[in-house]
Amino acid sequence: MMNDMKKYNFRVAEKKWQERWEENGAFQVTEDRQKGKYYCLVMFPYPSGKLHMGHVRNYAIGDVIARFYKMLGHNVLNPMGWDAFGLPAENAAIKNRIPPDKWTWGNIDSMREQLQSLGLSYDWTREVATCHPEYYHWTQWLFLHLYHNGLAYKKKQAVNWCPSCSTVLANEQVVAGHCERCEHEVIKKDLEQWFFKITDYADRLLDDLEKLPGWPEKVKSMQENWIGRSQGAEIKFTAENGKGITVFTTRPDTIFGVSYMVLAPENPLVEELIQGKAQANQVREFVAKVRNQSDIERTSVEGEKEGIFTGAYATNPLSGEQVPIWVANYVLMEYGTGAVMGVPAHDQRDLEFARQYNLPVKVVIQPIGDDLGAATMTEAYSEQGIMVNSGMFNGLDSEVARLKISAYIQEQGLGEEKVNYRLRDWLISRQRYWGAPIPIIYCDHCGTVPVPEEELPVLLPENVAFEPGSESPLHTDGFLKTTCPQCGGPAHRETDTMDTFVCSSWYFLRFCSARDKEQAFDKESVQYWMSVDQYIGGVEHAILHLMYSRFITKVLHDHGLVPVDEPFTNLLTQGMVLKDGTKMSKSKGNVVSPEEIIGNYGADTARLFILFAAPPERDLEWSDEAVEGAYRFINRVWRLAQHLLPEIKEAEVLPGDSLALGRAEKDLRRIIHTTIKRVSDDIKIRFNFNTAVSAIMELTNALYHYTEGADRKSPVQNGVLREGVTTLLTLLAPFTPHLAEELWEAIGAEGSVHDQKWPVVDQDALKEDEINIAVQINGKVRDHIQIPVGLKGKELEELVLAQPRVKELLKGKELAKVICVPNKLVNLVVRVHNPEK
RNA sequence: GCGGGAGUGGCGGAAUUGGCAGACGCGCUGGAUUUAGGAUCCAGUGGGUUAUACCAUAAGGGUUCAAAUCCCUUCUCCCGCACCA
Repeated sequence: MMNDMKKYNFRVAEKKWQERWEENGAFQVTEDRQKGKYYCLVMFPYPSGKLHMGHVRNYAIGDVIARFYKMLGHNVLNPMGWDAFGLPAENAAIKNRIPPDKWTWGNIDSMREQLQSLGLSYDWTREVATCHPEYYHWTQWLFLHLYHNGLAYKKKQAVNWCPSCSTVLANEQVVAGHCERCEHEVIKKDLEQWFFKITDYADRLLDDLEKLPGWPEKVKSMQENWIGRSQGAEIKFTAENGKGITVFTTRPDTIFGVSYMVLAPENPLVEELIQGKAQANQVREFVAKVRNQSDIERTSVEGEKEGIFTGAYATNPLSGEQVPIWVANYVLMEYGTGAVMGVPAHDQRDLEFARQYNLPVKVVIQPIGDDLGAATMTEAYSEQGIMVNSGMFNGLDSEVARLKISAYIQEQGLGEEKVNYRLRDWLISRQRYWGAPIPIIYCDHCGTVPVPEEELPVLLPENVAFEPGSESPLHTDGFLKTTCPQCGGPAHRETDTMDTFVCSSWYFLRFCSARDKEQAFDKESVQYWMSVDQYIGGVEHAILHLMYSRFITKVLHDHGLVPVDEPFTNLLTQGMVLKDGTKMSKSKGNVVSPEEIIGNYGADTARLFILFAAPPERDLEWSDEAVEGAYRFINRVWRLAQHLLPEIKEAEVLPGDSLALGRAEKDLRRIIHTTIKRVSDDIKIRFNFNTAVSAIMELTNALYHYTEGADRKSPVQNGVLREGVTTLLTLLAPFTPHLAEELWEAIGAEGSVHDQKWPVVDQDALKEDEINIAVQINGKVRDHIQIPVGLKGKELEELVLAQPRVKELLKGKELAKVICVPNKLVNLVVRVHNPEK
């Protein structure tokens, strides 16, 4: 019947509609206050020059959401830009002798073209690139804003240095001791660097996670983990030379169990304590050895704790006991105070250390109904219990004792309650060229001077020379030498640039007024568009980008510049695209190129496959066969529409309730409207695009079945068919925009399918007179019967019991109970009739 | 170790509030059409049986008229953090 038709020419159609949408400015938006806004944002890409399947998935998901909300009548902002600074451009410059800016802009052009070939509904008039002076001007402004508010500072400390990238890295960019970008081992270097004071916001970044019910639990718990808040107390011990040694502990209730103290090897107190001690030189050797170890060596080997006795002792401020002071590799200088009290009975690490070096173990908390043996225990007891060996606190519950001891310490001036965080300040300077220059000037006379706002942007010099292994080209006189804005004397510029994560921590604000030349963002526009209603991206940014963006948003909010204090209301983290069970990568040779797929099957097929193959949060296994399946479906829809053209072109959709519809028409209308409901809910409530697509496929199948057999030519029948086809096309529009638009035109419908209102469910059409329910006996399905909808209680029970098959099965059995679930099933609970013996 | 998530046909995956397990698609089988192949359309497809029965949601136990779904025990896999005191 439909085998003599030509195929859908996706190449012609996709090109035609992409051009037409662009000509019409179909996706440009303004702040239309008459309409409700919807800000849909997909994490902007680094312009590597080549789109990969992960991008396709990312942007296809975003596009469905954007198009869907537009059809629902929202004013949708769906912008795109480029996270365009970064090291690859410099590496390419060295390798190919192309300046970083030229290389980057070339990549942007080719990637934009690839994105456009996917038919994405972006408002390209708002495109931004972080490497454009009109963008980094405002990144520099942001830096100054933080600087003037005391949130940007320069400090010398041991920082992460990647020898391969020749730059420092933030803690967040070091993964298990290796560079996040190039995987080279990271070493520690003492350097003076710029930091953003994100730790000031630690509590709010943590607490406000509760305000984000639209974020995945996983991401929230990762951030919680990363911030690592721990409540405890700082307690001052006194060394024999009179010096105080302050420790941080979360368990002040165990203080009577301290049997030794440990200092971090980097702790400056070590040198003071070993003065004149016999073991001084051995301790120095040990410290030198540990300091030479990389972080990985020092932390990776589990259980291998090493330490050395300093020869000095300290006094426990509560018990008055003298305990030995050790130095050990398991104590970190960067956390807490760089000193720890050793309580082996109640801390696993301390117990391991104590056993290794034969240090005493003293139990001060007994579990209820148990008796710990200090000499024999191999597992520290870190739970709560009853206080023992703890002087005036004996007999108390340890939780009560924790509070009492904290209060006591505070009263006596021995210490104070304290909260510590794992989170460190954000190190933002990079010793690289291709980034936003930090707008700071150093004057011999005036010191550190910020570049005045009116002198921004501090431009990157162009046409710079790149040599392998050389230092940043910003060290040349042309850039370096300047005059002091305060005294006019000779001065030099800061040569470090900013971490690219600074650029991406505010781009969602720039999109609100992307072409603004006067300011970073227009307050009114931000007021209208923010926050982002739906943010979409990979889970690899769970901590880095997402936490930095939250931080910057909170800072700007506090200063009255942004109305919201959280940037992203809802977050969707999409899974990876896999092939043969692993991530696609060049080295594994399992890369499928989007260009090739789009070339062979079209953008609609690529989009449909990727949305149908798995729910968005889960990893997706690439399948060439399933791509064929998506392609087949698209042609199946096209053939259906072509076949029905003569009937439906002139047909009119009649109002549903006024029709004298036949059985088949009623059934079809019910399917049409349940499909609308299913697709709407799947997109809106659950983001399950895979089940949305499957519902659309079922509707397509139903339309095929309806057209089968006898000719249907009456106006009523054609009206229902037209309703079916137009509904199918509008539901398809967010998923396969070109196909939907092409067929929309073909059936002679008005305007663009993308300007249509999302179809509304006709509740009457959903109604059924009769329904098929299951009859169970003892929970097993034994029969199906057709009953009038809504039948329940006694009537239903009688009807079921009258069924011949049911009668048969109940013979010789006693009916104990009947469970009726209206419109679902009836369960007959029976006992085998067993006469008394 | 701590935290998060997952385990369902040959495969990707459905099952929304405890109510007919396996929607939809891939693959496979059969039929129609075709000189033939491909494409297309229709039908079938968890295991088992001639057909019932029966067995099936990682494994085992429990609650319930009824469990993939709730509770307990165990196993496996993925992701994040990991000597943070």
